[in-house]
Amino acid sequence: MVRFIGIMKAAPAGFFTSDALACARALIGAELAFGACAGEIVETEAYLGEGDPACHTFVRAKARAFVAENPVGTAYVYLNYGVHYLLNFLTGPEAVHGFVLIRALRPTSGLPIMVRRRKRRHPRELCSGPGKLTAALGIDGRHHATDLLAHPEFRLCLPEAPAPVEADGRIGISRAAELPYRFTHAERQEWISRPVKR
DNA sequence: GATGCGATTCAC
DNA sequence: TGAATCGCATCA
Repeated sequence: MVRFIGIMKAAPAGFFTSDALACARALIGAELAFGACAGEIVETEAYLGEGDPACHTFVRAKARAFVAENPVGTAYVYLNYGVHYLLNFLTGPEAVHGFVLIRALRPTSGLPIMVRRRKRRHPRELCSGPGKLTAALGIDGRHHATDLLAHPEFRLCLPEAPAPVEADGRIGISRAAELPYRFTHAERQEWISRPVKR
């Protein structure tokens, strides 16, 4: 089953050289595909490598090493709570790097596969959270520090026109949670992980 | 070496 | 409301 999203174009080389906030916003409404599974990105978060206490680079030496050793666009896949893999992309020109966390998709293709991987039947339970969507797509630690954009099974297409976006605070963090660095698709609120706080 | 916690999800 | 479960930072 493939649902029409709109006119899409492959993300241009260098897309992730923009800063994390611009990338996170621009990815709303984009199509992300991995293997036979795909979805429309409806929720992202930005983490800034400078001045953002919630960014991994703020406390984790390994994250700083990752930034120093990998080119922009590299996948940063993080295992959190020892349970769930979270998918990020390294962004920004050198020195103003950051990360974009992919937090939710509206599934568009490969739903039977997602249902099997997730052990959930309802479409809204498949990709409505950062740990859920990696499980649904089959992304895990094997993809950490790899160039997913060059992966033959991976595809990222941007909408011809920007999607309507709402910004509010990031989810599940204790530091700098009030910064409006979460972005959601204004017309796809039923597919996101948690309601927008007004 | 021990301890504590985290960008979560699910069952109880 | 709490368990699952692991990497990493922090402190002894």
